[in-house]
Amino acid sequence: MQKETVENYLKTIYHLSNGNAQVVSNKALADRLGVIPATVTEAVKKLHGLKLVEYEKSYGTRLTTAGAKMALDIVRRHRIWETYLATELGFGWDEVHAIAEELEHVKNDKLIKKLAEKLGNPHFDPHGDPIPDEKGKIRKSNFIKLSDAKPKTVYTIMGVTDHSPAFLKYLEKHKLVIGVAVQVRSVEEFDHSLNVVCHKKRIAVSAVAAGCIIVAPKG
Amino acid sequence: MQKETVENYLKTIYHLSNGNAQVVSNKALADRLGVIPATVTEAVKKLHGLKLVEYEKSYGTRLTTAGAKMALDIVRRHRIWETYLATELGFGWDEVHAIAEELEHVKNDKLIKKLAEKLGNPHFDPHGDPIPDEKGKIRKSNFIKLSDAKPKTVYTIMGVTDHSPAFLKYLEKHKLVIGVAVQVRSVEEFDHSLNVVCHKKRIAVSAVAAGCIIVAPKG
DNA sequence: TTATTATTTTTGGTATACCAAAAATAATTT
DNA sequence: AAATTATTTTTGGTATACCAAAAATAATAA
Repeated sequence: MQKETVENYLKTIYHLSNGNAQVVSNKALADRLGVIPATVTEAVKKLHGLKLVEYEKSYGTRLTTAGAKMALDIVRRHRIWETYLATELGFGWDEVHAIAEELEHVKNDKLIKKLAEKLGNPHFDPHGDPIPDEKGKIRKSNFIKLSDAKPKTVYTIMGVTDHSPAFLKYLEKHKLVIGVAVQVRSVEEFDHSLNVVCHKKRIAVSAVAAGCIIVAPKG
Repeated sequence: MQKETVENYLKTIYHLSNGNAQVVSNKALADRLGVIPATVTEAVKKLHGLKLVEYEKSYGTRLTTAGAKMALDIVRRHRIWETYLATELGFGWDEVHAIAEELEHVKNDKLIKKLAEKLGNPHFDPHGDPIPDEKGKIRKSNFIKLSDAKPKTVYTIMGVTDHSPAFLKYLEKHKLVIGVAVQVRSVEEFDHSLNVVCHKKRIAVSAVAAGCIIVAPKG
């Protein structure tokens, strides 16, 4: 099996299994990888032969310890590159994913180590997703969407998931920028918009906008 | 034909043809690519179908304008990455080639442009090899090995092609470092060692050492 | 010019990663 | 439980990139 094929399967199994907690179906894998289920059946059998997944007929697939280790390494490479492209080369958050998708397949531990060092060995990428360390250890992210925030708790804005000029202008206007403290007062039952306190002023944030704002509990 | 296969063939044809001046043989390609000549026959036929090479049975292969353009772009990517790895990430000159061999296949013009800009759009890589610009234009290098230097002409040391500690120590001792002016006084017929003037002192440089020192005419 | 050697091409065959369609199995709904 | 629907697997088939061995061609030496 080709290195890149193996990597893409492992990575996808990892993502679909929510950090290797669940078994994933062939159908789900097929959809995500853009192939038909028959192709997945073949592939997971081979991965099983390589001892990278547990696999039993008509049941599903789960990463072995070895498989999970490889998957975590790929995720690390991907997210280090994303961070590097955004931070050091000035790419937009929306551009980095596609490029990292290719760069992640270049396996060279020293290269990733040097990139990570230059970035100060970050634990999270610009999207707020955790970056596994060299041993595959993940620091649990406490980043959530503002729309999922608990009322009363005070949060800090950590990022956004939409980068359209219109949205960024909207944020600017309300000073909803990175580092700002926000608190949800109440949720409108009707349209799920939020009453948010920010800079000691109350503002209304639509459900759509709140879904694009990433926050973490202040502390 | 797969993108990476195409790129490796074009790059190799480019290198073996000395900047697309000569026709290259299947045998030479096979040796360089680590495959048998039969495989090359197949491949060049396909490249011909893609109009990337001119090819006539039992004669040889040469890049078309389109093929040369692609080859130059690959060479550019390779050498920009080499320079970046050495300059920005602190890799040794001996390490960069292998990594660049993988990175060169990531095709993203904006990425290469940003890397090049960060490096000040260099025309030569750390080995002294020219970096084609975005249009594929190459600035002719006037770098030569010290062993090929004309007597009397004054040269500047631009780099080395050996990175062993022993050699670097030797250079250090004689202050034969980058930027230093050197002049060949004479060549020993017996062992081809050079009598070189450097820092106003005469020193003897063996043929082996002179072959590892890169110089350019001072000017 | 004829041998001899080297190179190139043809022919037949392998492994990979995919697909389409049919068959088998599992999960849902009625 | 039976029928329907969804998923998984099997079967047969494609294209790619390779190889080994034989045949054809070109180049070099005698």
